[in-house]
Amino acid sequence: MKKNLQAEKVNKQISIWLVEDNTRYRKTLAGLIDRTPGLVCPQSFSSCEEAFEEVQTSENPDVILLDIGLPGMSGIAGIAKFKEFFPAAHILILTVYDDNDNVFEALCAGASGYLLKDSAPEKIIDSIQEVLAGGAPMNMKIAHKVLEMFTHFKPKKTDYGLTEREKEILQLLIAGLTKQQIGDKLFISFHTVNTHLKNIYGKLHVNTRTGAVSKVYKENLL
Amino acid sequence: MKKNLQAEKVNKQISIWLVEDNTRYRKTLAGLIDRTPGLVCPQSFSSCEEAFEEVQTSENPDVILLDIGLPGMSGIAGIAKFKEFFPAAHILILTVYDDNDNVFEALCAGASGYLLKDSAPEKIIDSIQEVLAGGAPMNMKIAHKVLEMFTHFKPKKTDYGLTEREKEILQLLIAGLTKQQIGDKLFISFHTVNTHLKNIYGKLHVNTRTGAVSKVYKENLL
DNA sequence: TGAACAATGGCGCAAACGTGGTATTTAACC
DNA sequence: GGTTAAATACCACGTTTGCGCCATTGTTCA
Repeated sequence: MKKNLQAEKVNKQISIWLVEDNTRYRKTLAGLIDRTPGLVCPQSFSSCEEAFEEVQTSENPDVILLDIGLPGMSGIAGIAKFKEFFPAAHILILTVYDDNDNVFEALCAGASGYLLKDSAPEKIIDSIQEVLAGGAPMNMKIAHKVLEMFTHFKPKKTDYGLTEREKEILQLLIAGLTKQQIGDKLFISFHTVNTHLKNIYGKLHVNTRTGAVSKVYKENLL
Repeated sequence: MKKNLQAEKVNKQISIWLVEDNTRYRKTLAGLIDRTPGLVCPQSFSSCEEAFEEVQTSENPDVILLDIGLPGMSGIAGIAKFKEFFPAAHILILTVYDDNDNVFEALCAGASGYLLKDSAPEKIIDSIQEVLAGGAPMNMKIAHKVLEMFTHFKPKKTDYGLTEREKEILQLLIAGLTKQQIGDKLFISFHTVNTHLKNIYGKLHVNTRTGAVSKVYKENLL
């Protein structure tokens, strides 16, 4: 039973969809894919909308090569839609855009890789194999940008000298509880919470609960 | 002038530091690096602390290969320190840990790449070349994890049907202003702000300013 | 033309908040 | 043994908030 399944997988051709508005480039790529053993490109489209019309009548693709600069719906917006139709499919972005916004949005939307059109065609085939093997193929420059994005997430985590108890209270504050509710939850009096809150405000240099909550999120304390 | 600079770069050996507590592995790697044309490993250490003692007396390294599971200071904490001493150096993590927390922390701290110790030694040499070329070498599995992290950043941006004016007021609320202050800033009455706030609470299903602010950050609205 | 919605303005009141104090107990650190 | 910091608790006062209920104006769209 398990053996059969494996055999089936091995024998089955990997199905790849192409969404790319440049006809020449699309045809070249499609040809290249079809000429690669194990890969097949049964469908290719010049826009997302065109592709969506075929989702019911066609076999599910294993990989979708998706451009960003498309007529009509952008590739970025297309990612989410394709994910709805084919949750198991790997979506590889293939575009000329390498700006931070496009990269960030595409990856947040669930792209499994990000290639640039200046890549050699063989590199694209390699990337398809890589994503099928559980990887995340990226152009070298893109990978660098991606790592750089991480450094912006944790600026420095300023230490305001909050005690453990204060952090605990801050968390309940963020949850939207009133002082009385916080006191009840921690089995301490309303007055104690009041005092802690005063100290917290002092340490964070704010004077409202709203200001404190904002500061926690903006400088991701806690 | 420019030509000289290029020539200088080409002629200069790329200097690599090794921080790795397993002596056998460290020596193997150092040997491999020294045997690679253009690369040289003048220093290798078994802990971050040991390396920090040499920062004044040695030439700046171009690349630092850094383990995470070290005696004393962890490699994660070491990244920031090395970055202080050598802002231009590329730090490559080389470890057995592939859990999300370590990967995330390392990248936030400014690592330029993340390799696993099960990689073939030649792959490590390749990675050094890649990072010098402006890339971000990553193990295939790690790259996949990294992209997956992005999908968690933007859950879906639920639309609560906030109007533009409401968003504007929400922003000032987040800034920590009181209703009166918001009214003054927008040249509208306190009562109007009151009404808007009521509507916002209704749409966001909260009933305190703190709850609203938290919701905005948690589901990154606005 | 009429419905729906956004933005504006208003009143009253109980509840919650921010801030100024003071004070005790306990644990930690020279 | 004295100092310091953290956690606990209380009070009083003025400010701010949340929420009920209502009304007007302008725009958009069927």
